[in-house]
Amino acid sequence: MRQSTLFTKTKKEAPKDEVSKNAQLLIRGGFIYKEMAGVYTLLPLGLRVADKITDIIKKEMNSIGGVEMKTSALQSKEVWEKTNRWDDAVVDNWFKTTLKNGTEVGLSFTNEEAYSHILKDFVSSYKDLPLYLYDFKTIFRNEVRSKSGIMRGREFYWKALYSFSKNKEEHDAFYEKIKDVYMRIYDTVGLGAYTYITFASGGTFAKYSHEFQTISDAGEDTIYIDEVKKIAINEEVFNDEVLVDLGVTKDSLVQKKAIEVGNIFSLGSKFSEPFELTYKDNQGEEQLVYMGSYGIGITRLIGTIVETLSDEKGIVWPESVAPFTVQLIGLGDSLEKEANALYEKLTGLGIEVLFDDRIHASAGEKFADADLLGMSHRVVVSPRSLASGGFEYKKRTEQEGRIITESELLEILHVR
RNA sequence: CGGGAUGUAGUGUAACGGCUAACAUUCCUGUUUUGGGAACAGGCGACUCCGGGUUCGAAUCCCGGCAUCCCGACCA
Repeated sequence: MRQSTLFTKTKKEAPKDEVSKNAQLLIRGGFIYKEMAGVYTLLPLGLRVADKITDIIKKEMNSIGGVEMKTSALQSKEVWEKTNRWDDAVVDNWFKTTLKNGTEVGLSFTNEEAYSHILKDFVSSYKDLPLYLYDFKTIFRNEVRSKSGIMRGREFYWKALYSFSKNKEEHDAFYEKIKDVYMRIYDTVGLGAYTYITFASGGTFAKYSHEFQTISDAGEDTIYIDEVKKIAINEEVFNDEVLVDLGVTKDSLVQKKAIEVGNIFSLGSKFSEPFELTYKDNQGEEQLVYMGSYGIGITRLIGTIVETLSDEKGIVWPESVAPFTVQLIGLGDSLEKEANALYEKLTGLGIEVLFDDRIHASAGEKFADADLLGMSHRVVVSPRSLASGGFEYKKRTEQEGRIITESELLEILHVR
């Protein structure tokens, strides 16, 4: 994409009402736009990051048998009444609205009810199970207090997968598998080194649920980490019994603030029972479906990456989630000739390039913007670089660039 | 929902109860520049959040509302 066609502009200063690092940098870079407290629009650059993360998650979900669908944003009161979660006294942060005919509906809050209700129509035999269904969708929560920029909004984008298994054994096997898949996702988006699988309260059908917590001072949660075993315990379940369960001692634990970037639950028959979601086993006996839920907040993940990996100059995206692979800067007389030619070439090879082709922007401004926007690879084409024999190449994480040839660049970008 | 703070050009700041609300940046014009948010000159841009009140006079003081942020509570 040519930067001259990108309508967003970078800002030198963040709005004063944004205190959190993630919102400051994302707004300064033109990734997001604040509509109101806790509600942000994804601008073109922000959407590209969200799409990258979505694709990574999608690939992983599909690898373990996940099937994607899209549940509706408007949710039925009758369906929610089956689990007694429609009442504001039970769930107090609903967004609700009313149809012209007076019917009350809710704005998608979570998906257990929706899936259970839908599957009642399709599942009847053990041959229909297991099923692993997932959504990417916008979720609405009427939080009394949104906070921390994009990290805790009233409207956010997430992936939720629900598993429907024949029994606990089948469920447990999948549950263990998804733990690995989740950790792989955090690895891929660059948070692996900072993210711990964390024991949290389990609810009715399991002693524990598991959260994925990324170490950050911006986090809302407090966890206790065992660095050696690579596990953590959420403060909310931190007691002697848990320590014994997990075979850890207080001395081996470090207390840290962390951001919850995902969580997985064993639901058992908590939802299948009220919805009478059952199947006939091979003996012809009626059995309840055994469920689990698995969520990752995509917008929160974007915020976490910015909180965790940025530096004083701006954002440092891991290549896997960067809106573009290459930030190409053209300077002086080279802009419309050699730089443009390189842009055409790389784009033709399928490489995603953000080409700073702005004629009136100074070199310093382009460098500062490149640092702020955070693309992993920066390539400068200028009379100076050409005189030295090629292009100047620098990773976002490096201080000094070096001159390389076009074929060396293609090597770095894994094309030949 | 309790407590605290703040609302002034797009953004960041300034202005004793008193002159045409100032400066920087963004943006526009021109000239000169072209490797770290360049320089000079000129210009556009504000019902000072909204509504009342006090006063000869309000961005400034008072009351109400709204909005935003922070702490706490809450968070399938």
